[in-house]
Amino acid sequence: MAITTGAGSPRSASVKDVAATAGVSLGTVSNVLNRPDRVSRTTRERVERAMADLGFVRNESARSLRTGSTQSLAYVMLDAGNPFFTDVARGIELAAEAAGLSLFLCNSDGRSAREGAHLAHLQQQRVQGILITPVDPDDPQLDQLIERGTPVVIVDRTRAGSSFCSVAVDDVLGGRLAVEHLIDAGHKRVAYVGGPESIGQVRDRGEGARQAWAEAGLPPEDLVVLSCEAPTVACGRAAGERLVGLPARRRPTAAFCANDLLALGLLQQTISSGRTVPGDLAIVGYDDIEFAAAAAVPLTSVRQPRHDLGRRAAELLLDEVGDPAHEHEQVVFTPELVARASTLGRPS
Amino acid sequence: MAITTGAGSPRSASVKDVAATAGVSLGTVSNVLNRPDRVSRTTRERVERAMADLGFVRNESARSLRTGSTQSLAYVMLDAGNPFFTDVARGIELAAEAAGLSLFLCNSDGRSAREGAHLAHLQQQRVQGILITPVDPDDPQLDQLIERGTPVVIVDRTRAGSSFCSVAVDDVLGGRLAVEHLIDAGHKRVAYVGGPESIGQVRDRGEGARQAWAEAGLPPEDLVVLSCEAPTVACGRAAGERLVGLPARRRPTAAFCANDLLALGLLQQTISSGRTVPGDLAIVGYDDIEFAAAAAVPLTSVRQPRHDLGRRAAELLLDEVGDPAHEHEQVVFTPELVARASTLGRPS
DNA sequence: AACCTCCGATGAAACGATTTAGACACGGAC
DNA sequence: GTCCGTGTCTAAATCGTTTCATCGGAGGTT
Repeated sequence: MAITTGAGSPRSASVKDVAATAGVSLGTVSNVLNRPDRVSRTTRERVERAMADLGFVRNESARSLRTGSTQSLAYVMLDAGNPFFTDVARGIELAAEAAGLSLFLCNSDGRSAREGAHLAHLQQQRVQGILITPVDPDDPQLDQLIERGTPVVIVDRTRAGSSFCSVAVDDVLGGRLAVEHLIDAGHKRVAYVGGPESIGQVRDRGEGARQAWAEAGLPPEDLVVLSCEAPTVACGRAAGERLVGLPARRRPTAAFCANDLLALGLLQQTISSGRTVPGDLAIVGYDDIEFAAAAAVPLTSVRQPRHDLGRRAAELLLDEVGDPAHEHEQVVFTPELVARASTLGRPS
Repeated sequence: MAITTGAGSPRSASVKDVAATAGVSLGTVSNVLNRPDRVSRTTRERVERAMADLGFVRNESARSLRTGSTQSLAYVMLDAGNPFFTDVARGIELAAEAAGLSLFLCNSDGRSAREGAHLAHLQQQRVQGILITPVDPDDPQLDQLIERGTPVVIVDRTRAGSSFCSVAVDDVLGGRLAVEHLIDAGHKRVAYVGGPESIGQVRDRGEGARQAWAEAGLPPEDLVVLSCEAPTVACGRAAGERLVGLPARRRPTAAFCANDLLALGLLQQTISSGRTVPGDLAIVGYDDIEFAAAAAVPLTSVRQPRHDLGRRAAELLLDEVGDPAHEHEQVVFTPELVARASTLGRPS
């Protein structure tokens, strides 16, 4: 039952109310909350009874004002609609839960302005630390957070200087793996379907593709680059249409997409326009999200250790928060190609 | 630049530090922050200069302790890995952003314990209000939140009593639409692939399916119910294997799945085992997530207005927060069947 | 009986912002 | 010269919790 002040609206009970009801002092109530072993059993039970009767809910603002720190972490995601990032978030969540901290998820949706607003708000909230897959890892706002005392770990990107911890996957290698796989399968003309060059992941994967292509001694003009405005399913479909529009002798026989969303869009457009995969077009995606394996033509994709990525990032953050002798670390995981029917099968 | 205390570590600057640096009083700094028009231009600029020099970051804990309210909402999601819920979240986000509030996303992952921990923490944080897709809408913890003054809006579920606002979609109707569509196409034996009965959405959609089946005068035993332990892609695949295991004369010619994750799993299993969709098995999903249309055999699905669901829920919450004369409202949206190739096409 | 020790409980002082009542200076009007 | 209003700024109280120095009493030791 909530306390009512005069004829007014219910106001939540404070430690003071609890103390008065239980007939003890403020400090004792606080001890029951924070160091129960220092309070005798009878007093403790009396206080706990009072808390239950009054419906006492600890005020986290007051607590963190006094102690100077909160019990929460935050992960600022690049795109909450992409299952890859929600999987990373789940890895982070597990680590945070194990450490007894709660995790707030924020979605920047690829927009700098939203990202900035989230960061400012999190900083004001005094979260213990921030994990972020940034729109731009060189954004000075990130340095500013560090300077002002909020630890930051960069997820799925790296950064030249080393004033941050970061956890990433070798995207250049991932790009190479994908294209080498296609070259091995005998393809002589391949498309790279990327998003905007402003996205680091897209740049690196494309770079890896070019390296593999060059090392195989194939002519650069036979690696056709298609840029989309965003790495989404809809853009993948659009890319498929552009591919069909090419003259047959210039048309690639395989495509490597910068992520699985693009690949799934391309796959759908290809099949619904009457062509076959991989017969008319082999397709490699990136991220190996659950829907990749579940597609009707299961998608060959470059797998990243999504959970480990998140878990490791959270561990680094927790270490930075807890250990004064913390040293920044740049973890790079190795991606792995998962070959499935979209490049392997020989359709009837 | 952060203030350094003696030889110690940097501590973030407070209004007091800003006041001292600018040579004004505490109250003036606060006025610059909250009522800039009450401060003369020269003083204001001096204070702003000091804030920038010191790297002042307002302490939200102190602010909300004093004012008694925060600037945030929260949405507790049932499954962050299901694109349906991230789409709902996006709708909420837009409304929150428009109201100048920030939104925290929490993931209960279908587990009551996690949900409870999140709710307790949010209550302690004194968020303005909570949107939730609950594991169990009758959980007494939800009533307790209301009693203690935190407004709650239930999303994608309804509840018998009306002490809450809620925004839902008519799941019984959705189930009917799906099964009527299959009956119209001439199917005489249909499977309902649901998750555990503990999930309300699963129950309601199944109920709608049964109603439509009964009204068509078809024998109840020809509506085969398959229960999965969770509504996921993996379970959809497993359901597909169970379907194949049935004797041919009892095997359904169509399946209605409680959500698109199940449907995509079932679709994949069906095709990879050499059968065709919809030739050997027609499939209807539910939610119409983006991957449904993007599947290689585009999925017929029951569409819910995901964005509107989120947006409307947020609006109800904001009204409840802002308007003392607020009346609880139970909004029910109408679902819509989107017919695609998985039930329509006639494969070669 | 005097002394020491511990255990439990107390009360006051923070934490950093907001808010409110009032101080002060400066003109202008009578 | 007094009075008033206006525009700025100040000082102090306050939000709910934690923490720390302190205090009283029970029990044991000499």
